[in-house]
Amino acid sequence: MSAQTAVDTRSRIQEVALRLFIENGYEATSLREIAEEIGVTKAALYYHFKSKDEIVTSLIDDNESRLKALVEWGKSLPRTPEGRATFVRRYADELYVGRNLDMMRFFERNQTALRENVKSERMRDTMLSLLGLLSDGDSPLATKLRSSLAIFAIHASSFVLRDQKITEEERKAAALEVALDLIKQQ
Amino acid sequence: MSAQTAVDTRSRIQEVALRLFIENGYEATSLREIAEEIGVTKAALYYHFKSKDEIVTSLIDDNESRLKALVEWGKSLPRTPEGRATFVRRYADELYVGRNLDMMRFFERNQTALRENVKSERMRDTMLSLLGLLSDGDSPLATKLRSSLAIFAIHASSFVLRDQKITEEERKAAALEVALDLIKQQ
DNA sequence: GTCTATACAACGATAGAC
DNA sequence: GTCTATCGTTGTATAGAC
Repeated sequence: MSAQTAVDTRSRIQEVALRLFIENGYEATSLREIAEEIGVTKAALYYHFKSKDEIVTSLIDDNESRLKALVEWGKSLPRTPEGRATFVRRYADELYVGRNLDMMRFFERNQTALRENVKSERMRDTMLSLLGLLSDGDSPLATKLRSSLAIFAIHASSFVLRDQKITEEERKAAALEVALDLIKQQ
Repeated sequence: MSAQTAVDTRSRIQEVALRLFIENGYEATSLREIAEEIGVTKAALYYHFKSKDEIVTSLIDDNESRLKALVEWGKSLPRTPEGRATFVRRYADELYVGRNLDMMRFFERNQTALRENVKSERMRDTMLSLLGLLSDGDSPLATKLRSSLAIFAIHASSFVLRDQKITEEERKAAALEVALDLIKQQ
């Protein structure tokens, strides 16, 4: 085995850190834990990231442009039930690409811990503008709530339906059905 | 001003701790912070609770019996759309009594951090059986997902609709409308 | 019932060798 | 690029006075 390249180790740190942040929470995950799992020392992490916070920031950076692009694309769609359905479908598809689903889980489970992280706040704003695309400003409150629940249905399906003996495809289909249905009711 | 009684201080610790756990997260909240806000020293907390974990446990204990009673009552209701609507209505009402809403927020935001807490796990199981009341075991996946979203709609309404200029009553009404609608679709 | 003082471990982070 | 060694700080928790 030859030594790992910098890009490999950097990516492994992100990967392991993200998983541990989801499993145990950001605060409860120490740099020692991350380092040990990778097989390096704590100090080695500091060659790749200048702080624990910067590991998070780097993860967000990798996802931010994608999410922003998705929102921009969403803005170009007609603000009709059909346009919104198109958006929700693509959102659900993209969620299963790369680290996207993990990033969403990370955010949902560490919102409070990341309150002080500037990038995290920006990502939260992006998500809010994404939710804003799914209903009109003058829609009834119930409609606004329903459209936000559509996105949450997609995120939460793996948690809520986790004890069921079903395939990923079935779960995804059910989530999309519920989400599209919530969007339709405006 | 006379000195506070034990029951007063104990209750104040719970109150302040719960608020800080919600605002900043369980791990990020130190006993020093809690103590300072109350106006005592860290050591004083240890007279009332034997560990940080026990503060959480005590909070859960105070809520557990109520939640279990709610589930028991729910089991006595007919497993029909009407029975479920009755349950959801009472759930929404009870949420605004005492510390119930805060406890739910606390749970949602600290699920991972509390993974090792036995009482917390029991409470999670109770919530899952509560969700189970709202759909039949052989219902389609989409139906199961929708019924869980009904409860979540009630919890999340204050977050999702938080930037709107509305009264608590309006928000509650919208949440209940969406929740009942989700329950109805089975 | 609350205090001061402190034990002890773990944390994030850095310096400097290799 | 990773190491050993260590710094300063903060964390939970305890002992013992009042």
